Amino acid sequence: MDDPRWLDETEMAAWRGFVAAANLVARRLERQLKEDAGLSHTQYEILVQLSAAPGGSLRMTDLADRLITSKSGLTYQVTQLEKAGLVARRSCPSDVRGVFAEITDQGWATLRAAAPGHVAAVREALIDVLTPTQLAALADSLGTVSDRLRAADS
Amino acid sequence: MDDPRWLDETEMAAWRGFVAAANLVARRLERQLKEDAGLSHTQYEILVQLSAAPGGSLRMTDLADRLITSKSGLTYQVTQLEKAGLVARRSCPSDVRGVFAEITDQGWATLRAAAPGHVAAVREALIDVLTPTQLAALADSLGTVSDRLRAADS
DNA sequence: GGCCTGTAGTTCAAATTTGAACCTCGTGCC
DNA sequence: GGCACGAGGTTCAAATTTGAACTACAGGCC
Repeated sequence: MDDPRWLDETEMAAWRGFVAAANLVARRLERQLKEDAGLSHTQYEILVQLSAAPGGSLRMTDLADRLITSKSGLTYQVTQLEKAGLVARRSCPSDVRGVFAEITDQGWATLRAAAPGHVAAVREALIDVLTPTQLAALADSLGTVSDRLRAADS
Repeated sequence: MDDPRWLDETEMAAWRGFVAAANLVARRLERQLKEDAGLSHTQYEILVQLSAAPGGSLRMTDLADRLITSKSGLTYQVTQLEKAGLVARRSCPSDVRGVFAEITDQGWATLRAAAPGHVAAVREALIDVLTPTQLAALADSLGTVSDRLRAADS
């Protein structure tokens, strides 16, 4: 620690921009989803992941990996969604310990109703603010970053 | 809502990369700071902002704006830091309602001790993964995004 | 079979976050 | 002066998050 490589101006700008944008965008979407659909962003993401999975269901652990939350956090949110009737739990045939979360018809309906407003908010906050070139660069950069971090976690 | 403009492939990749990177980086830094310095990222940021401000102090509202948290959240964290002796509250001479948060000597010491490890973690998670060109583009893009969102909030 | 190690989910208490309600006090305006 | 309106912070209850146990089971190995 005797010789820390501090951030230069561009690096600092990138870092500050990243943190600020992450917080501001998260805040914005959280509010939009809560107001328009009564869902938190995490809950919305759970529905999205399930809707995209074969059979509309995923193992709890798979889901936790995709969502980047703790296992206990996922347990909590799935319970909430279950109470709301948007998701159901099924036990796994091949592994008694396993639990599948499955999106229900009502979950599909809620997701379909929420999606257009959510996409519009994502566009307004991030996508439509940038040029196609910038978007491609962003996808590439942040894809690399997240791939690395995911790999490092395993 | 009859005609939502869905995201194309690049846009979706940018969005997913953004969300994933934001969560993974936040998670990583949170853990690093907690383990190495006993601070949450929010608390660290409070110390950083105060250390950079003239007199080492800022009004609560100014601080909340820079940190992108709710006012009540800031009240809570400043109270925690005050208990730990890293920050002190002072009342504002010109406005009786106002409160200044001021970094203490111990706060400075804690910040100086935490900074090198934090910067190293930031480099490892984000900065050193990207090329200088990518960093410049990232700074530009996300700077625009956060400026817009900040403006929209006011 | 019996054991040992690891995995899947849940539970629990503690820490944090949030928004709304609530005082206290500045400011502009009549 | 006297008010209405709004800003600055805090408080409060409710919702959420987290990591550390903990339960129950799978798999490999002797």
